Amino acid sequence: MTLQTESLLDSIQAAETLEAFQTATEDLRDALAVKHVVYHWVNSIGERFGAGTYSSDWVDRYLEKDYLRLDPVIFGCFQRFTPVNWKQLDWSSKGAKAMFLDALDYGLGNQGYTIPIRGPNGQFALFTLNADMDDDKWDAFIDKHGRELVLLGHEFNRKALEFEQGKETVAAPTLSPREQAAMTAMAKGYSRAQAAADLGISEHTLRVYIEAARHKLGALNTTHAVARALSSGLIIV
Amino acid sequence: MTLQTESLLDSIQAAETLEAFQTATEDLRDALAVKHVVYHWVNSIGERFGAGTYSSDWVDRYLEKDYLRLDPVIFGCFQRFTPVNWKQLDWSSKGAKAMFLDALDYGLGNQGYTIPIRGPNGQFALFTLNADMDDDKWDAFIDKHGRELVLLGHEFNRKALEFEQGKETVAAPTLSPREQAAMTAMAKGYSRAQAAADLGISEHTLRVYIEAARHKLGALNTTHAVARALSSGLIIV
DNA sequence: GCCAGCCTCGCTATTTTTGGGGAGGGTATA
DNA sequence: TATACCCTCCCCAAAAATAGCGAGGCTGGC
Repeated sequence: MTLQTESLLDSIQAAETLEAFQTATEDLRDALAVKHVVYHWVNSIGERFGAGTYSSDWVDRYLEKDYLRLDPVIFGCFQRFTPVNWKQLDWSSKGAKAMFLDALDYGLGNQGYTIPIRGPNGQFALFTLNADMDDDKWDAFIDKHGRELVLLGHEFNRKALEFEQGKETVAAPTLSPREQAAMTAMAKGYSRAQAAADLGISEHTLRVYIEAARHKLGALNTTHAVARALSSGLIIV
Repeated sequence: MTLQTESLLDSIQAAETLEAFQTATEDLRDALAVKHVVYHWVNSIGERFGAGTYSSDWVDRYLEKDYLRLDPVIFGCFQRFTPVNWKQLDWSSKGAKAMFLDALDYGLGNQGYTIPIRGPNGQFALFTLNADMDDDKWDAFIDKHGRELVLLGHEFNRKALEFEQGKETVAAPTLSPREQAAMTAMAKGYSRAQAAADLGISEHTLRVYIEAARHKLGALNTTHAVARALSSGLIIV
């Protein structure tokens, strides 16, 4: 790891504001001499958070044309665990080709490398480098920096999660052991009768736990409670 | 990054057999002069895969006593994105304390550092270092190697996924858009009537989606289906 | 053209879950 | 020694989910 990478990691870690976060992507772009560096995160509700050096024109264009749905990069990253080199993806579909040409028009380079990053609760983020060079140079570049990029991507993600969590500060409730067990049994698909038998208690007692958990979790029904318990990491199936 | 780390990464990457994978954990243990190095993976269906230097006695003990359910390390990693230093966890519960002492009896060191790793389809893996040293030394150790450990953990995970995919893993079912929407609505705690109204369809139609998703997911009831969809990463709430 | 898969809607009846109301004993913490 | 929280059990009535039987139209691939 070069000293440069170390100091970039430190500067990301030290970022206290979104501006500093944004600056870090720009610094990284300059340090690596690439065209673009982008960190980007989307959840199911459509909330997004991101920073990077793409022009706002391109971002708008991307959203307007709903490229998210046909972008081979997104698709590839969803399926893989490992980083994706754009040129190894399948760009054969008509929509994908059009998108690629469009991207070049909007100032993107022809080469790209995107690292998928996953976090708790199904969080999914992308860390992308984009540059303009021929294949050989690009391969050498990736070969040289690939591992450090993984670290940088994770550091961006860690910081992004920090910003997001700072917004909400929802105190996660705690479940008593029996409540946990009850929720776990529900998550396993047991009926109340089965679950009660499994725990060696009466069905009525089991119900009390489920209701307690429901209330603690602020859930509307059992399914909701299980969903919340799961995505808060309170239970593991 | 030290040359040593580079060569370890390369040796993991080069591993062709489970034996080589196992050897890599042992090499890493020796290189870092720690007591244990463990890579461990569990998916939503409960399939397991792991390699490491824990004694089989301890692994058996862990499973037998169902420590998975009360291990603060597991709990901490599920909730966090970042690595966890064992000593910063909450070991105050009786069960956790007993487990910790038990672990020492079985040859584990008093310090630990575990990196959570997440992949596609809700895959969740842990990469753990365990050692016997005082707090100051351990902190210095983590400070020095933390970032490289993230890389090593990911490399182990990449390799593990390779092995798993080689043996034809259980194909994760795919949900149609409407089925996804129905599952998401259920996970949000909507009643069928509410969910149907939300999707602008009849309650009966909604039911068809829910049942289809249940069958695809091999679930016993709606709660079970939602739990599976969530932990497979098919839906995000 | 056919088949598979998706999307949409209807009916009836049974089983299960939920929402209220209770009660008593235990343990731990303040 | 209170107070809080956890564990356990019970009844009743209403709401919701499940199981089974149907139907037709649409798309996209072989």
